[in-house]
Amino acid sequence: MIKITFPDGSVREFEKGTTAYQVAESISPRLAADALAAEVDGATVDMSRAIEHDATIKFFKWDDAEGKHAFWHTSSHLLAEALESLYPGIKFGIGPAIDNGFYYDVDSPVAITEADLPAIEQKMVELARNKEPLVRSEVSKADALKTFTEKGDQYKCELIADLADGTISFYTNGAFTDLCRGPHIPHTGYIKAIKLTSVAGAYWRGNEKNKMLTRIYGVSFPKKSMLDEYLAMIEEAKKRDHRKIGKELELFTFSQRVGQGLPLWLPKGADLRDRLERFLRQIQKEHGYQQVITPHIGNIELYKTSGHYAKYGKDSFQPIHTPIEGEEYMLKPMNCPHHCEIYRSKPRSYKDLPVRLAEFGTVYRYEQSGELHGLTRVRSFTQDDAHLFVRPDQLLQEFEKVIDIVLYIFRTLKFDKYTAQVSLRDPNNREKYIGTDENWDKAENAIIEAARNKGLNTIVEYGEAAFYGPKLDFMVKDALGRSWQLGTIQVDYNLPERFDLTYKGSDDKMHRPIMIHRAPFGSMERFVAVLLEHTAGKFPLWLAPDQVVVLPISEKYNDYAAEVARELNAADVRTQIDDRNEKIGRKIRDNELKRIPYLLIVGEKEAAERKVSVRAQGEGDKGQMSIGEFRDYLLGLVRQEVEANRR
RNA sequence: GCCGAUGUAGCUCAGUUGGCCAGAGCAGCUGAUUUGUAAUCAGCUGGUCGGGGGUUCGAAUCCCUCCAUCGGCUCCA
Repeated sequence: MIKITFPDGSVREFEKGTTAYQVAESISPRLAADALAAEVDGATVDMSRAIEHDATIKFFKWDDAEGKHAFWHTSSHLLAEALESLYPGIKFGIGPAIDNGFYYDVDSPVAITEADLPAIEQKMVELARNKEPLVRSEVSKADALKTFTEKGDQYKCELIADLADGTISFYTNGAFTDLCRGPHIPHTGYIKAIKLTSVAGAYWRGNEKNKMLTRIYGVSFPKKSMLDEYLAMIEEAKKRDHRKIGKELELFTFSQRVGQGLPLWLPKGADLRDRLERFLRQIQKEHGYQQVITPHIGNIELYKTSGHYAKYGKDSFQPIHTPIEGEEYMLKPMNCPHHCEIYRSKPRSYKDLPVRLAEFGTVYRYEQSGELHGLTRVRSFTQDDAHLFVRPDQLLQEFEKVIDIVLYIFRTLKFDKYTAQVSLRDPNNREKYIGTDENWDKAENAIIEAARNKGLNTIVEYGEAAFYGPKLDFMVKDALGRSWQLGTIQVDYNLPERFDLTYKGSDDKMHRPIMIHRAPFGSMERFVAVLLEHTAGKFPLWLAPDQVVVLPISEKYNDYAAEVARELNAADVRTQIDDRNEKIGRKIRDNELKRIPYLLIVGEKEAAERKVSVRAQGEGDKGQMSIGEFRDYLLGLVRQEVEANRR
C-alpha cells in the first residue's frame, strides 16, 4: 500500500500502482473529471501514470496555469496524431503548450496552408471522440533513438541525442507515439473544442541557419462555449489594435513612397506625442537633467570608436559617402556617442557629477523588413534618451532615481501590469560582450541591488543584455498579449572607457565616470502604440489632443458656441467646435466615435443663460454648468490626473 | 531576411468557374432641412482593381516578378 497526502492535509492509503486518475476518481467523479494532471512529490505527472510510492499529491485544474498547460500539451499530441494520419511521411519537431494554446512544428512533404486547417481540426475532433488515453512508456536512450531512426524522424533523433543517458519517456495516444516528458490529461476525450489559429514558418531549434519548419498554432478547450468566448475576446482585442485606432483617430500614417517603417505623425498624433514629451521634460527638469540637441548623422569614426559599427554596422542604414572629402557618415542609430562627445567638450570635476544629458533623439535602424510592426517596430524612432555620467559612489542612487521616474510615468498612465526584467549577459557566450568581467559584475550587481532596493518584482533573463552593459527593462503587453519593451535603464562601464571620459577627483587624480543609459518611454513610437492599445484611444484628459467639442444645436447658435470655445481655449482647455449643418444626434455620435472626452451642447436655453450642457465620453448627459464652472471642473480633473501619482 | 496569407475609391468591403462601360455603404462636394443628447433627405464627384511583365479574342479574376501589409520565425544597440 502507498500513503497519499492530499492538499487539505488528509492522508489515505491506496494500492501500489494506482494511477493519479484513479486516486482522483475515488474521491469524487467530479474531481476526476476536473483534474487534468497532478503533481506528485513536486513533479508533475500525467493522470494515467502509476504512483509507486508514498506521495504528496496535488491536482491541477483548468483554472491553474499547469492545468491549462497539460490540456494544451495533450492537444498538441492530438494535433500530431491528426497530422500523421492526414500527411503520411510528415516529420515532427517540437510541440509545446504556450501561454494561449499550443503549436507543433512539422516538416511536411506537402505544403500545409491555412486552407488545410479546418480539415485537420475535423480530424482532431474525430480522434478526440475516441477518448484515447495518453499512455506512458519508458525506454532506454538507445531504444528511443532506434525507434525514431527507423521512423526517419531526424528531428526527434536530434532531441534524443541531446538528452542525458537513462530512461526516456514516450507517450502514445492512438496511433501516435511521441518523445515527451508529460504531464497530460487522462485522455483526449476532454478536448471538446479546437481551433487551429494559424500556420507560420519557424526555424528548427530557433536558429535561422537551420531548415524552416511549418508551425501550426492552435487553441483548445473543454467546452465549446469557452472557445466561443476566447474567439470573441480576440475579436475585441483586434479593435484595440493601435494601427486601427491610429488610423481612426488620425494620429499617424505610413507611406510606401516615404518608405517602409518610417512613420508619419499626423497633427493629432504629433500633438499627443508633444504632450508626452513635455510631461517627461518637466519631470527631468525637476531631476536635474539638461536638454541637449545633436545632429541626425555622425562620422563613421564615431561609431567605430563606440563599437556600434563593428556590432551593428550591417543592420544600419549604410554609410553616406561624401565624394569630395572622401568621408563617411552614418544616420545615427543611437544617441550615446554624441552625448559622450558633449561630456568631453570640457573638463569635468567630481563636483560636476552627475551630469545628466537628455535629448528626444531620433535614430534610424535598418530593421529586417519582416520585423516591422505598426509603431512598435519601425526604422526611424525617437528615443526619450538620456545619459547620466556618474561617480561610482553615485551609481546606485542615480539608478534608483531613474526607476522612480519610470514607475511614476507608468502609474500616471495606468500601466499597472508591467514586468521588470533584469537583462544580464549570456554566461555561455561571453565573447558577444565588450569589457572586463570585473566591470560587468559591478554593473550587474548594481542593477540587481537597485531593483531590490526599490522593491521591484523582477525576472532575470540571461543573454538579454546589451553588448556594452546589463539592463533593467520594463515590459508591457499589447492588446493581444504580445510583450514589448518600453522603459529601459542600462549601466555601462565601456563607452566611458572607449571615449576616454574622465573627471578630476577630490584627490586631484583623473577618474572614469560610469554611464547610465535610460529611456523611460523607450521610444515615443512604441510608447504611443502601447498607450493606444491600453486605452483603446480613450486618452486621459491631460493627453487628449481635443479635450472638448462644442456642439451647437443648430447654426443659429454657432456664435454662442464660438464664444464658449474662445473662452475655454483662453484658459488652455483644448476646445473645438462642430458647427456642421447636422442634427445634434449625429454630431454626438461622430464626436463620441472620435473619443472626445467632453461634449458641450449649446442651444437656445444655454445661450440665454450663458451655460453649457455637459456630456462626458461614454457617460452621457451630465447636466448644465456655467462656462466658468465647466472650465474649473475640467482643469481640476487635469491637474488631478497628472499630480495624483506624484511622490 | 525566412515561411505563409493578403492587396478593388480617403475608409470598410461586394465582385460566382476569365466575358456587358468595375459596384455598395461611409467619408467628400452641392442643394434642401435649422434640428435638443449615438447616423435627416436628395443629387454629384471619386478607382491605371498595389507596380511591371506575360497567357488569352477578352484579365480585378490565370502565370511570373517586384513592392507593401498581416500572422509567425529570426533579430532588436
